[in-house]
Amino acid sequence: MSGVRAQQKEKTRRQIINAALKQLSAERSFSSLSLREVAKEAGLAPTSFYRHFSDMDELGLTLVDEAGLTLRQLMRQARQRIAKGGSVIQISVETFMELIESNGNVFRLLLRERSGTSAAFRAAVIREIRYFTMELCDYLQKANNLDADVAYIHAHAAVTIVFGAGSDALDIDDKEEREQLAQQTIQQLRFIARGALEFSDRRKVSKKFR
Amino acid sequence: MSGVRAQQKEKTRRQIINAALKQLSAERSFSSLSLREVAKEAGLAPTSFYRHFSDMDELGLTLVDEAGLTLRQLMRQARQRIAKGGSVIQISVETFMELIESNGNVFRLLLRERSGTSAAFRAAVIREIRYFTMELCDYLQKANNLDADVAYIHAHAAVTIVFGAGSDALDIDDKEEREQLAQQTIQQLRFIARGALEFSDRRKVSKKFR
DNA sequence: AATTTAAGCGTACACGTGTACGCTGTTGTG
DNA sequence: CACAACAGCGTACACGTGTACGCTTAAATT
Repeated sequence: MSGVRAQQKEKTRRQIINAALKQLSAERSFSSLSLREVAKEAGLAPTSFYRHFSDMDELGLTLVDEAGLTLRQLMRQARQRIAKGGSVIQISVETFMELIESNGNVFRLLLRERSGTSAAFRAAVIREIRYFTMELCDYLQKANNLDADVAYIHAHAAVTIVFGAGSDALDIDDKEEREQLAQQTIQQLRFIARGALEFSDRRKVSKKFR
Repeated sequence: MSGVRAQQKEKTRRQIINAALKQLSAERSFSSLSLREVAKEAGLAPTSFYRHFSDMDELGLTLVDEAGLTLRQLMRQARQRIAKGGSVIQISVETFMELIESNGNVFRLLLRERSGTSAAFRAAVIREIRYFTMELCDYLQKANNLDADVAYIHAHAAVTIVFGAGSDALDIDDKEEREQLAQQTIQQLRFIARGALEFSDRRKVSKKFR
């Protein structure tokens, strides 16, 4: 049970995954990939693909999971930076923009499959984004002392804005424009934070006088 | 030049467009449509398709244009309702949600092609959304007396939130849940409006004392 | 009335697709 | 050591695809 066999299997499994990721681009979506293409890129005979995934769908779901993992790693990274001091919003946006730049195709996968044709894919992406939102929600609730529901609405809005900005960023090559987009996004997040805080405070006052 | 000929041509052109729209659904994206399928649905021989569009791409761009038109009609409709009184935000969200319910597939087309694999499609969708944003920007600037750039950032954020909510709404069947989403969206737009107003005011004060 | 234009059809072709099937060689197990 | 398990390969098949080509038929033009 040393696993020389299982080890090999895991290795070519990763080759398949990497082959798929490699073929993703602005011009190539996952759904446009064929089993044969992926197998070829992985250096496999088409039929050998089935030894690892029963379907392209199964591979796709695996990719979405990986993408979600990348997203969570990003968040941890952002939290570390924030702990060292600095504006929470600014650091978060910067970190996110770096993800777009370094892992654009992974982010593209999430964006595309969120509105894709497979219900399973959509559900998987939505789940990943929900994790993302919930963690932010917790943070906001503790940091800003917000009502639970205000915090959730705030978090949801912030995530929507950031993902929207990410989507825009994918179509921008110019570095200056990207920076401008980042600044705009930061400002939008500040609007939301400000608005949420005010609504939350107002509600507390009305509670006080109840 | 009476146009019996041109009239017929226009008619079957519409048949093609309608055939394509009819095949769009949650499970079927435009890019997954084949020329042959569309032609069949339109009651045409595959090769006759070429008499009207050189490409599936050309048909796709036409559809995006149509979708943009639908969007603009929606805005006019919303403005009419607003003129009759009521909360601007609430009426806008309600109107938008009605679009999702009645024209879900058209909206899906826009959402999908915005992050699709064709640069031309992406550009077309982004252009339509820009129109949408700009009109809102004008409105906000006049109605709330905002700075030009604050108004733009506000408008952009609002559109992002509304489109994001539309995207979420597409995956919700339950009417109650949909209503809840609408309320949440309204609240998010209020956060943004409140935040923008405050930032704008603050800036005016600093101008005053300059 | 004669001629040109053009929408629509049917046939035909080459190509890429998913996958069923049986085989080979290596690893793990009794 | 014998045997089972199994990753990987090659062949083969049916199917759907885009589109080139030539034809028909009805409208438009001359």
